[in-house]
Amino acid sequence: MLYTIGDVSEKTGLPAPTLRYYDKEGLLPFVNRGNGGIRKFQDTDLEWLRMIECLKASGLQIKDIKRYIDLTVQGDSTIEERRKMFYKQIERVKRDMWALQNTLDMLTYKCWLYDTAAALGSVEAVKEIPLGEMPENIRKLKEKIAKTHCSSFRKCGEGSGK
Amino acid sequence: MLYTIGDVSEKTGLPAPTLRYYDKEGLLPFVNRGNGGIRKFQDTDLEWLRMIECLKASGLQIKDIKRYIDLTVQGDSTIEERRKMFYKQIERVKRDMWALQNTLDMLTYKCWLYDTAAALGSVEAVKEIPLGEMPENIRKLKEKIAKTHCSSFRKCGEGSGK
DNA sequence: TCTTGCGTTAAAGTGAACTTTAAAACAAGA
DNA sequence: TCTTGTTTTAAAGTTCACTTTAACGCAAGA
Repeated sequence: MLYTIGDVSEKTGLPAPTLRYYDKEGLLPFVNRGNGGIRKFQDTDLEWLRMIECLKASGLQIKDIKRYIDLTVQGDSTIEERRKMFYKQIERVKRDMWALQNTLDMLTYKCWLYDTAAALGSVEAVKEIPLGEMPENIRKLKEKIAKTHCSSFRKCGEGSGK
Repeated sequence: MLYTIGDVSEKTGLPAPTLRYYDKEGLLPFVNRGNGGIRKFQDTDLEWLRMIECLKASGLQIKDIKRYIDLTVQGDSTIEERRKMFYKQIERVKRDMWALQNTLDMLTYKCWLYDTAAALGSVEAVKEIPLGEMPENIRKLKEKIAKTHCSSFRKCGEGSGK
């Protein structure tokens, strides 16, 4: 089964110019061309695109993804480097998830705050509520947020470099 | 306790020019100035910066964060809009975490694949292993990844706009 | 008093990942 | 064959969030 760039765009949700951009950056060396120079995508190419999206979601830049593609093209001699790359990305994604969980804690607390402020008519009134009168889950959330405090700056879950 | 921009930079890990940039973009309307025009940060300002970092981590752009700051400055009449904003961000962060979990699944599978390829000496050899001979957790992972397949394109956990 | 090291600003530059434009070639149906 | 819609390319433009530069001012210690 062969697909044009328009088909692939529709299937993946990626704009056709983005697919061409990926190709230009060397991310799609396996995509064949018809005799008029028109790209002919296969189902395996869609798999590659899924992998590319996954690596992007894990925080890799285009040039890092190209590096992976290049390694793959080189074959079995690069297994070890690719293996290391995936282990590294796992660590990064775990850090990102931890950071997102902290963010979620903060947002959840704020939702309670604004729910209560909406009910009381003022934000100040909420800030005057003693810890003892807050719902227990909110109190625990506050404590957790306070603990994370120190580590929340000094970017623990960031960094786009290698 | 008052801090210079250098102190705050050190405490937060944010470069001083970044703090000035935030200020210029209207994210720090509450920071006072000394008579030489020098910024005097307070502990409450550090709290604001934490909140800004949190909102950034939740996927808001600078201009959206400014909107939140502006609403806060306007006072209690904007409680409802702020409340809605936080609920919306919670939904977004949950989607992002779900997407990261899928990414993690894929990376975990790939780690197994390259571990095994390293042991066998070739990637092809791994691809020939029948499902029945894979470790159960890997088999389950593969199934989960296959299910996610369809939804993995058509960006379920992205979009930076409103 | 002079130097050093902070602070200030406006403005220009950067890097990443697209996105848009323009001009031309192709492919399929009437 | 002609038309219409899709494809091709190179190149320029866009957006975001900084980052760097340049020129200048204040304040404390030698």
